[in-house]
Amino acid sequence: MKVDSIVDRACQHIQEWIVTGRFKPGEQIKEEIVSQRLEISRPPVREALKMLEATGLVVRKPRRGVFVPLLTKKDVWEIYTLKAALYELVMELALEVMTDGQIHEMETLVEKMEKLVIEDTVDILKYQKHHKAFHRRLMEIAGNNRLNTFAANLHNQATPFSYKSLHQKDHLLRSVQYHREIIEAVKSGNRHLACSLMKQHVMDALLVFQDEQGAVWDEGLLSSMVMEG
Amino acid sequence: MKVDSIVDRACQHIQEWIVTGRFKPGEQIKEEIVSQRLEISRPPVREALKMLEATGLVVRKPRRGVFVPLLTKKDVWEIYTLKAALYELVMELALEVMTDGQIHEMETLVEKMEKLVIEDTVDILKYQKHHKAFHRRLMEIAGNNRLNTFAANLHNQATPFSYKSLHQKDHLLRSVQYHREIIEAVKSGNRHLACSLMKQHVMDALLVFQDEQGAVWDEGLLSSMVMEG
DNA sequence: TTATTGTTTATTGTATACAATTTTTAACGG
DNA sequence: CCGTTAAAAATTGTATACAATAAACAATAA
Repeated sequence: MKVDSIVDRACQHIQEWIVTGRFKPGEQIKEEIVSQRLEISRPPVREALKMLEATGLVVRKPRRGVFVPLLTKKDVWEIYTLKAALYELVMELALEVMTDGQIHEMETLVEKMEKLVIEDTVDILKYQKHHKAFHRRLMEIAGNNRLNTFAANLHNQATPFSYKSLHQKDHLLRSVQYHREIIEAVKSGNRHLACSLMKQHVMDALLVFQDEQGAVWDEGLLSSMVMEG
Repeated sequence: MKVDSIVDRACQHIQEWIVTGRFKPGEQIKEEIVSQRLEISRPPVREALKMLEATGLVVRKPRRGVFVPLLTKKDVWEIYTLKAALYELVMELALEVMTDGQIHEMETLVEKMEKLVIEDTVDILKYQKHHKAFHRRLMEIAGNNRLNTFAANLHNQATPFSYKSLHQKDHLLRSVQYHREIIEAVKSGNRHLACSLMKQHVMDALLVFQDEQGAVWDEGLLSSMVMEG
């Protein structure tokens, strides 16, 4: 998304507010509020919301307004199933053009992740930084822009929900192990395994999510965020 | 896309005009023109175009207007690569929940396709009808709405270009053969083969497209539609 | 004759204003 | 005291109006 026009900037701001939780799932996003915050008029806000509506990051109830979606279990399943298939494709495409230098570059990222995780208190922000870099780099190598855009969309749709539950130590340990196994598979030329591991890595997040529903659910954290399908 | 508001109807109309070639690749879509044709004012047209922009069906040049994209070879590759992976996923998901009744239902569609193709002059519209029904039914069975929406997007993006080239007899013959092989693989429980065939079926369209570039290109039909990457 | 610059025109980008609908609240009746 | 209805407030949906920018064309000078 370009950063040029007022509409595009509004888009980015709203998107950030949703992903970071300033607008919470289920909450209404009133045009007036946004236009006041951004000190612009309503039309560009409307257009920005229309774009986000088209990508699925917000939903519109006719004559009611736009809302941050309340994802059902089925929604979460849809998102992660799709994301897994997409990331598998990224791996597949990347493997066809990857150079040894790029493989080494990515292993370095994995090593950074590993170093962070063995410490007592994991710096989640740093971990996330390297983790993101790993997948972004792979996307770049795969070289399919539409794939990249759509995967980012899906990621944003799920983020307000996975934000907390995905950053617990045991999940981080499994995450880093997946990336180690993936890079080993890549190095040994086992493409099929690498793709399969990548798919599992994404689906792992879904499992964590579903496992934690029972616990987090009752704590009232996600109870207002995820509804029964 | 719902058919409720003026914006949604504008969206559908513009989309149809692009897919059917009333707005040709490279052509500018002027807000004034659309609003006149639809007898509505400009704002809803703008919002509709913003939605189509978000889905990638039109591109916006800042301060210039919106245009039907001129796809490069790389664009076409991106679209079909993604579409193939998505359709493979559809097959995979559908196979997990498909009933014998549904399998029979789909084989009936394939038989209808077969009957049409053996005739001298193929009724392309009828063929397309059954072909669409086949894939739409599979999508329904797979049960992933986001997957469905996105696949439809990709289909629309490529349609203005594949419209002509994909409806030649030899391609139709290969198409119907693919569907026969797919349904046979499904019936025999060979899931992996079914998925693989589905993927190949989609990529086949890309091959046809690339093959025909040389020919159709010089006829000036697509010369203004597809640019060098 | 051609290139460059200035003016005009067309189109998008933004803001303001109004209409329609829905929700909420208050009042009235049971 | 609760339910129902009506009126008011708030919010979205649509239209009109104006500003800014870029493209096209014409005019002038080299």
